[in-house]
Amino acid sequence: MEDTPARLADKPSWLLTQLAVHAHRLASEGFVEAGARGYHYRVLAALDEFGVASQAELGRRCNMDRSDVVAAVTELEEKGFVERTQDPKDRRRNMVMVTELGRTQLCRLDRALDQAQDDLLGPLSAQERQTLTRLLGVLLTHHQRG
Amino acid sequence: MEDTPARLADKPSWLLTQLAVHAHRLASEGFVEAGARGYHYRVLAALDEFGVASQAELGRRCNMDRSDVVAAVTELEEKGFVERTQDPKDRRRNMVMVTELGRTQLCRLDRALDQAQDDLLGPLSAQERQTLTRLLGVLLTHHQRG
DNA sequence: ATGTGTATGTTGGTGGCGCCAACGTTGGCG
DNA sequence: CGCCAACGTTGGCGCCACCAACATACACAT
Repeated sequence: MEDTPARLADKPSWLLTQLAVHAHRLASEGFVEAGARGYHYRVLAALDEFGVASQAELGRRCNMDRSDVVAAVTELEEKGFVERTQDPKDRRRNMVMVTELGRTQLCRLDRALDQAQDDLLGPLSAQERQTLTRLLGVLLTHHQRG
Repeated sequence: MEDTPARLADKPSWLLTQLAVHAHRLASEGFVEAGARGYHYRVLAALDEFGVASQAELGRRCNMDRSDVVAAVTELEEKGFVERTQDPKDRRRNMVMVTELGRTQLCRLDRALDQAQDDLLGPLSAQERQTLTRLLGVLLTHHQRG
């Protein structure tokens, strides 16, 4: 493999985005086997943790655009992983609810994702993993406000 | 902002990919003002550092698919930032060369990118920045072989 | 020299993710 | 009542990563 330009190789944003590619690939490998993708996992995870939610709520929790939530929920609904019913209290909203089948799927995706984390952080010690996670967390929360 | 699911929030791959979104956004903001995008910067940086190169070489250096190199070089050529000539020693190859105008553009992009790094790492101390960069580097080089 | 395999450039297409504009419906509030 | 805001939905866009197929041209063994 030829050397990559130093201008890139030492820039945090380069390291970050390139490593994110690997992270996405590792996670995706497990997801595709289950016929899913990242958006599906996010929605299922949010529903499992917080219960019934409107699509707008899901979008805010999962950092997804409203329009993308529509597609994801529709796909999940077609596979029987969620149910979508109109909220009687507010006829603008849909109440999205995870099904038993959906929870099963979520477990499956969880296992794949845990495996991906291990693969991703392979060469790091437990200490280093914790440090990395902490630093990334600091930066992410910082950038989610400004 | 509603809470994001814990399943996501504490997963390194989530932190990584979400932060990469911010990194990409910060970099892009500067790039679009110059009428460029990431692929253009990569190619220009490689040409500036290693001189004339074939497109396949550029692809390997910059982690880009051959077909994407074609598009990027074509766009850079249209703007006068690179020149593409056939290699007389190997008529399969194109020799891609950065122009003076291209170097100017590269400098402009460099400034934008440096600004993006600062914005990205804002809340971190110099020490922490170095630690983060090191850990990311370890992981990236690890995943570029397996 | 001939054939086989491989590298290169090119075209065209796919998918995930993030994002935006517009529209109709519905609720909330002055 | 009228205005504004929120919601779901449709349709579209851009960037990035990736793949398959093809024609050309080189490299090498036989």
